[in-house]
Amino acid sequence: MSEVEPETTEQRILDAAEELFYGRGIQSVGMDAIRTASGVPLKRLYQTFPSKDTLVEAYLRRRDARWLRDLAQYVDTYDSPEQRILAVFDWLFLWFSEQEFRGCGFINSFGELGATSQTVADIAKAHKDAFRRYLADLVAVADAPAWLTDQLVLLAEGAMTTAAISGTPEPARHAKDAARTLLRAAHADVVTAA
Amino acid sequence: MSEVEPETTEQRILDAAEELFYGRGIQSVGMDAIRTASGVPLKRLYQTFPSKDTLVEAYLRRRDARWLRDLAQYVDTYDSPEQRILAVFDWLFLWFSEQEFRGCGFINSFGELGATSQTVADIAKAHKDAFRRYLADLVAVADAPAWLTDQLVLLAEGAMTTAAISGTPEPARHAKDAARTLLRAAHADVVTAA
DNA sequence: ACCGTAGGAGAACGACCGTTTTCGAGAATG
DNA sequence: CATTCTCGAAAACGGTCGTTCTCCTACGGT
Repeated sequence: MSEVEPETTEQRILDAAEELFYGRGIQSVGMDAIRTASGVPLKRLYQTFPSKDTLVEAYLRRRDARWLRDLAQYVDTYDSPEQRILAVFDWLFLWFSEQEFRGCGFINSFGELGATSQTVADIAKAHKDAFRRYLADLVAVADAPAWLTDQLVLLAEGAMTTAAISGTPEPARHAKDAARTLLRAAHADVVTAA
Repeated sequence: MSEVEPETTEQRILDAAEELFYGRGIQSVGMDAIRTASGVPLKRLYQTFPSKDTLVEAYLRRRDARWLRDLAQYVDTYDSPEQRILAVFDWLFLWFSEQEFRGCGFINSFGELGATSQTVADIAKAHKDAFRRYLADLVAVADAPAWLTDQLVLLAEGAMTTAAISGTPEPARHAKDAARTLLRAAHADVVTAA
């Protein structure tokens, strides 16, 4: 009845793996560290994920889904199309401000393993494509020209890496300022073309 | 007299190390691979660089200096302050178009080792700071407000990671377009304030 | 109470990595 | 020619990693 541990074994493994992989990098984390952090014995660990590669893949896929879901949830608290676009950068600021923030897990994984593992490279690419599609929707709803999407992507990606390396969340503010300017220019462009 | 190999041993090691570290990631490359690629025996290799860590540090420092020197050289072929700013993104396009382009070596190294090695983290931060200072100079000469610098940094960094993961140099064009818009807005801002 | 089985803790194994050492071939010196 | 020294090729060493295996405990069914 009263489940003290509401998590399933798979979740406990993934939680530990995510914290370690994201926090220290994938190659720096051994299966033994995941075993210790999760409390799941090595035998069960390999019954659940038959290899480290599959565990890495599961870590990336789960993080991908949750990241985009959290972003969309935050954006959904705003109504106006323009505010929804700018809210993306507010959410980035909150993310960058987290204690454990260490940059984008997909950029990091790609830099570390993209040349070695086609799977990791594909997942990173798919994640960035999904993010771009999400921004494209926001841009379309705001009646802004499609090229604004590519520019907003650059601001967001640049903010992630700059915030990670510099260690401050400020890049999110600068990105938001730039996004506001570009959004205004995009609207002016539409008006001019009409 | 007629030196068939004009390079010194240290240069041959660094050339091999750079190609391998940048192309495959640092942890994925063993000292034996560097020995094979450089043709320098392991003994001499360790006489020149007493540990892998020092070799990694030398790789990053040399790449840092050369990267900024090459960028400045390209920018110096332009005269007008505005064109010099935009030339940064033209140079990025050329860089992204290289066959061996695998993203920014410092972002990659930071993602892979930034949490483990303070030295790597510091070098990456110093590299990005130097890049920011260079842009700040270009911005100052163009009589644009200082906040434009931060926005241009984001565009450049975002273009690097997006180009790396997507595999096309196009993000450089989008960044240049956005930079043009932001530059115009910045000038308008200065005029308004005056 | 007994046996069979599942499951956990950790040893074991083979591969690899960073680093050091050995060894032998050749050049330099008397 | 004998001796010493240099230096490159590769073996060796200690450690770690991903993965498997062994053993032991504890429990369920009869």
